[in-house]
Amino acid sequence: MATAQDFSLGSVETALSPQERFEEFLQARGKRVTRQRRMIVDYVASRHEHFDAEQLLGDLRRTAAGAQASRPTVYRTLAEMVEAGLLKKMVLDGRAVYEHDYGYPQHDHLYCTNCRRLIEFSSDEVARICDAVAAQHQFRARSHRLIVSGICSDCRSSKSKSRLQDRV
Amino acid sequence: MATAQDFSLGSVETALSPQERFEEFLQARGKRVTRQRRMIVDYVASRHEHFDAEQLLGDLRRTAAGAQASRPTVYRTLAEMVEAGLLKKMVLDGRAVYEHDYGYPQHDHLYCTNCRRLIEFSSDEVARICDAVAAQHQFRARSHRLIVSGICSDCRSSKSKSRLQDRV
DNA sequence: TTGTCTGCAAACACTTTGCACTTTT
DNA sequence: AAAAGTGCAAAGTGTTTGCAGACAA
Repeated sequence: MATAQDFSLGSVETALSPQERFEEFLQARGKRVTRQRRMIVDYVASRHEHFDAEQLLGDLRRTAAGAQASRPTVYRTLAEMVEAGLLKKMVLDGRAVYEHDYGYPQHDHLYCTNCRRLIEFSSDEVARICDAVAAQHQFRARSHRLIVSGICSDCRSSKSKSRLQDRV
Repeated sequence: MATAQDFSLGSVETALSPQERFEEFLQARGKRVTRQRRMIVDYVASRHEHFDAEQLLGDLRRTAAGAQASRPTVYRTLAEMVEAGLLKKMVLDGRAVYEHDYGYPQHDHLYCTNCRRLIEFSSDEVARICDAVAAQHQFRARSHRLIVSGICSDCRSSKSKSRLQDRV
């Protein structure tokens, strides 16, 4: 989603905490700051790894015993956070995986098809190539995604090919 | 469409037709050359655009009136063709999209989020970057996928934003 | 004949939706 | 009080699977 453009743009970026930014987004949309939304943003902001909806749901339930959120609410809120520009969504092996996108530098990923780990890397060459190619095709590039699949160093040493080997 | 360029590739590659190659694959695996598998490979080989399972299923039904294949068979055969190296699979908007991978040069894509068209491009710089990054991380790269999302020139001119605007 | 394949229907995983009730504003 | 949000259960997608009958080798 390329919505959520700039409340801030060029520089500011991290003037607001993710929580604040999300509240601003909600207010601007006439949406409400509920217990569930707050809890979800707080939790997501506290962790830094990639995660999927089911993981988040489980984590929330494990955390504050009584204070969870339902599956639909988790999905709905994640979609809002993507709209708000807090999270970036990508699809791997058929499920959506989220990562922080607020105040984080642009980057791409190495994806281990054995353990499903995502390793980040950044290369501005990639962006440069994307721009060049887009220009050649009169294409208005909005974003790009580069994923290099293979086997990570951990999985290479420990031959624990315990997981499914190939997928795209 | 930038599809369908040359069967002619680097060197050998296309010693066998896709059909022959598939038969070889099947035989090597003790699998059988059935009417359905033959029909599917033939049809796929005859077209050059990207397609998904449902499209293929529909096309087959439209073609030879009586001689179709069931949905499960189509899915099973597509998976085999990927294994056989005839097709490459990628996932867009939640559904699997296939493209030729036999005798075709490596390439990446521009993806129009408006009309869902895929435009191919190639850049060996991309491969170079992937290799470099993989090396840096002691990662064994097996493949990569670069998709630049945005709006294609056609959709830019005709403001027919009739389709869903954003997705990842 | 033998063992693989096919098609059907049912199962799947992940995600979304309709709706009555609850909560924020 | 009004409007939006929540959770539940149910419905959707796209894809896969168990199995009995059909078919290639």
